[in-house]
Amino acid sequence: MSRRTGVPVPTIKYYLREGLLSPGELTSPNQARYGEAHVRRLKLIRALTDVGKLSIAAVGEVLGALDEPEQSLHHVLGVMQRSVSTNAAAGDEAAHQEAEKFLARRGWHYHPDDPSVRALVDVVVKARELGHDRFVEQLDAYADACQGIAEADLDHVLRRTEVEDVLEGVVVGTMLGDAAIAALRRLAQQAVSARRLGEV
Amino acid sequence: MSRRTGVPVPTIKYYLREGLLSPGELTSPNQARYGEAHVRRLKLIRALTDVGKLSIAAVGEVLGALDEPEQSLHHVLGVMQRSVSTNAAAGDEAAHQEAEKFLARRGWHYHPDDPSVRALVDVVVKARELGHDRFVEQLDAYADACQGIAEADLDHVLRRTEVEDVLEGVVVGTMLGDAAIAALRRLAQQAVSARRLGEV
DNA sequence: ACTAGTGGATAGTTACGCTATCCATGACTG
DNA sequence: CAGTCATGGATAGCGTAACTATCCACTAGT
Repeated sequence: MSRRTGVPVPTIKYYLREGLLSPGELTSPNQARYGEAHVRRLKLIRALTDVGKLSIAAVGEVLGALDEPEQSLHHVLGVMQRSVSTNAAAGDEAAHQEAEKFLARRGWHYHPDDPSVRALVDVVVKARELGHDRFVEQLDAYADACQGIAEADLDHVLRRTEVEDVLEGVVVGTMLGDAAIAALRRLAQQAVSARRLGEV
Repeated sequence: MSRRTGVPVPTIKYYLREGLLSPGELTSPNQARYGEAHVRRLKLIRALTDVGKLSIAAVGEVLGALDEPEQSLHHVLGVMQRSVSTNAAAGDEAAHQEAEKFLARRGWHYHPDDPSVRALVDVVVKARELGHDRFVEQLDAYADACQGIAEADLDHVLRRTEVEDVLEGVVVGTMLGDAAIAALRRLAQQAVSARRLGEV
């Protein structure tokens, strides 16, 4: 398995210890068999840590959600959100309300404890702290763009038919999507600024 | 300064040692004066580490770019991109070409060593490794959305008039923007899935 | 038969981001 | 103006996270 994925053997052992990988079936006391599923899972772990920068513990939670019997899209998404976001500062009531007003205006239903809502509020708070009050004016444009992204995401997810695939697709799509969007944003910035300013 | 920002004194000393903060002007051998600029800088450091998850070393590079005399937007952006992205795996020639073909089709000029290009290629490589080949079909939708985001970003940046503000605005906008977009994406996903599937 | 490799357990390592302690000195408090 | 407290500066220490190394008994392949 190490040879097939490039992950060092001691690292695989470590993941086994941490419960990220289930032990293979023992054919004898010191010999186990690992199949395609294990290899796939191992690659997923590396993707989550490398691209998504999730901690080992966070990866464990996400994988745990994937393996739970009551496989609900909602549940897996929730765990993902919690894993990705850093639970952050309270404070700045004004920014808080500003963020909620924004969500209400959009008509996006929200639960104040939703990790994504909290993440958004944190960003607004930080922006104000930094004296970049006008940053929030960007949010409408960002939200418009994210609407389009979300439509594409849903299209993508719903194309899959098997439940397991859907859930893994959500996890992979969330992580890789965030990374891809960040990269594309910078490339688009370069393209737009080149067009507008004639810069290189 | 510690009292005004909530950052513990030893931490501030640590940042001073690491060169993230310039020493205040000494009024006497053991008494220094720190002004508004220092406080602002300190808040920026915390924002970059907390929201942007940059390492202390990466923050140092970004701040260094901000402070350089030849203040070019391009330069600061480049440093930001390098700081944000993890320099990652080579390999998978097919994915590499697929990503470049994508960029060419978009008409976005690119330099293969651009960190953002490399980040994008990495994502495509990872997607293929994970067996999610259809993930790349999403990229067009993402790129469309990012076009809109980039237009808004440029509008925002160009509204500022003073050079220093522009550069700090770019840094802040990049970090906070990425975080905001990720959060909005999840909220949009919830809204879209609620509309389409009637889920909660 | 024998070398290389395995599962399992335990201990050690490295990097990072702080924290703690010490010192001599200066600033505010009564 | 004595006494407490905080400061700049330097050095050393701590806690966590993610591995990595070593050991052991054993076994698969040659």
